[in-house]
Amino acid sequence: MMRTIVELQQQLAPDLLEVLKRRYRILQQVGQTEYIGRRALAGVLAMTERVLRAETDFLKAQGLLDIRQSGMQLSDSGRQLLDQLAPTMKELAGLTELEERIRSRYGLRKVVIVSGDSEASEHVKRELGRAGAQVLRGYMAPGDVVAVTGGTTMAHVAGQLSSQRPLADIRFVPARGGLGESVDYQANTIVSTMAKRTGAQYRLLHVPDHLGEEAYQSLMQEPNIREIVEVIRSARIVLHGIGDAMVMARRRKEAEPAVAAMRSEGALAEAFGFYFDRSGNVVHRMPTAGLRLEEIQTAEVVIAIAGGRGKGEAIAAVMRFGHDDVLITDEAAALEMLRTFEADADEV
Amino acid sequence: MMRTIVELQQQLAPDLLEVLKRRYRILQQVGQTEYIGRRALAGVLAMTERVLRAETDFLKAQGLLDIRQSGMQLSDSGRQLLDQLAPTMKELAGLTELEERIRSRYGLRKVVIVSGDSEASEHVKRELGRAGAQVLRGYMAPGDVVAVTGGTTMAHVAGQLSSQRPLADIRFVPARGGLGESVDYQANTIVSTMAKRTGAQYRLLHVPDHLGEEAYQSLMQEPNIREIVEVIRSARIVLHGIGDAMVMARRRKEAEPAVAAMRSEGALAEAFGFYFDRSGNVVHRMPTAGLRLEEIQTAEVVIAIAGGRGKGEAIAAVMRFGHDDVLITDEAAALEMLRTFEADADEV
DNA sequence: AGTACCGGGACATATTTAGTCCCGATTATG
DNA sequence: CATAATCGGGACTAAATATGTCCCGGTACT
Repeated sequence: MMRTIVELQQQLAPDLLEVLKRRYRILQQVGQTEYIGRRALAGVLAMTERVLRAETDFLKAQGLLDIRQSGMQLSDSGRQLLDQLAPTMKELAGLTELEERIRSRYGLRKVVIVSGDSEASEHVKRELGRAGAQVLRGYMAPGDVVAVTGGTTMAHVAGQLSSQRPLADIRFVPARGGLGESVDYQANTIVSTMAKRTGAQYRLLHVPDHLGEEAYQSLMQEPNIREIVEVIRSARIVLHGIGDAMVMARRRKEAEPAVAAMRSEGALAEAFGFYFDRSGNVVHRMPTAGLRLEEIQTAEVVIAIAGGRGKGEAIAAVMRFGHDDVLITDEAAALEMLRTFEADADEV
Repeated sequence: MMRTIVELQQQLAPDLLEVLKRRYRILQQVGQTEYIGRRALAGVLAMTERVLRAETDFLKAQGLLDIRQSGMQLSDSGRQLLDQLAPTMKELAGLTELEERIRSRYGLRKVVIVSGDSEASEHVKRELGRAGAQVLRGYMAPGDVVAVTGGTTMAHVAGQLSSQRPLADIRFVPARGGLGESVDYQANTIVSTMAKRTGAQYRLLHVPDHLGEEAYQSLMQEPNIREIVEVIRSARIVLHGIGDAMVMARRRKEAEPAVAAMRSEGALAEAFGFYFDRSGNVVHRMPTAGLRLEEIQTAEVVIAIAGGRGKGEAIAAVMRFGHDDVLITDEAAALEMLRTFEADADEV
């Protein structure tokens, strides 16, 4: 498989691509306007004045921008560069467009798409994690409680999360108890990794995820359990993965009748312990000593992160549930989501 | 003319390419070694430990490098990336190789080559200026006197030179007096621009460059002239352009007999007021109230900067003169220099 | 057992970046 | 012709980041 130069560069210098993208956006925007001023431009591009200024100073030094007292404009070589750069940048801009389409169709606040297919490439999975970590960092504010689920994707987020200054007033908590999985991918483990990497606080929930009603009730009588559960339920930010319903059911060792019932009800996706059909209806739930639907609905920022072509449909299902604010996914899954959307539209 | 992606990127983000290059160099070096430690690697690559560490940490996070207690090694995907990147990087590495060839053949301390032909493209000219400014910054030390000649190339260097912190204890001086040229390209103008852009001191030499012996002698009796000339002659760093002999002679309005004499002597190149034949012998000089040959020979750092295919031969001639330490040029001129070198080798 | 080199921790300091406000000049507008 | 809005660029502080340097415990080879 031949990878494009952009993908190669994304591996060797992902943050540099962001710079490239930003400068390109500036050139593009300036190109669309006759004369535009720094502050006006900063407004359009949603940058602060100073950052934009650093870039325009640079672009001016490169001779790509003419800056005069009446505003700025592309120079001849700037316009020329913009044209020549277009095909290369389409790859990046293409994702931006894809992001916007997914965003508006599923009514989300924000969508971030990394290029590639995380099923096919370990590197894309890491990229997904990086993007997730970056988004999460952007939303965290002092005093926040961040509830996090498990999974390999989330483990990647944890691995890419960092902070120079310790965020001592942020608490990470698991959204749910433990699954019978490798310890590396359990919510508890991930929570502790995230907290360590950012210098934040964390609380763990040492309770099996899969509980009968009775056991659940009696556990909830325990004061120390209650306390941490209350913290969890106060989460302002929820960061969760999305799984395939049947795979998750098996992993959770759901009873066979329940699995059969779910299947017949069209269970397709799983997220934070709930099972969804393709329309985003909850078809199965389990008593949990963690986040309930209420908290998902009331949490201020619900961030979903999942990728891989095979997960496209599942992601679409959960997005239709309608309580997510932000989605971080990969190109393959995003394209699959669009296809799903269009197929459904045709049916109607 | 279709430009390659590397060239496009060089316009939009030249410094980012340096980062790319650096990371590639690291991968390459690590790939050539079985296991290598951080400090050893820093030595080989001439980087400080900390900078290298930042990069290796990054490359590790990208999964391109395996770091263990016994040292570091390329990971599988690192090796793969290195292979896939090779053709793209050849463009940059090609210049590095070219630099080394020029460097060793002309016995220089350092050679920097920017890609392209500054005769053909304004952008390459600017790049040349940027490279020159960068090199100069690298050599400047507190207390230095920097002597600078005129010319359009040098004007570009001045335009790209900058310093965040004022370099108040550095003095810029013109290497010679004024030529009858546009004021923008005169040494005096350039000196003042450089000083302003770096917060340095400067002294000007208000004396015509083209002087008869008598006038020269009487001017040198002037105490204030003498003083600045002494400063000029104490320069530790000399930054000069290189011109075509005949073009410069005409610009300097040399007397016709002198021009004819020079021509018959094979004058090919001009630099800091001296004319050189193709072997680097001085075939003509003029009394100057500026740098003399002695100072060129004793100055600690003599930096030549000139580009353009048509100047290749002239640059080669001045390099053979043998008192330059550093050459900054462009790809077109460098290739021409190599051709010149080989043609001469054949003759012998 | 000793030595040399390994990665990683730590930390003071230098440098860069970012946010913000001000200013005089210029242009559009009434 | 006057006035308001907008322009680029200067200035300055606070915050973030990069850098040089040394130390440490572990490991591998001698």
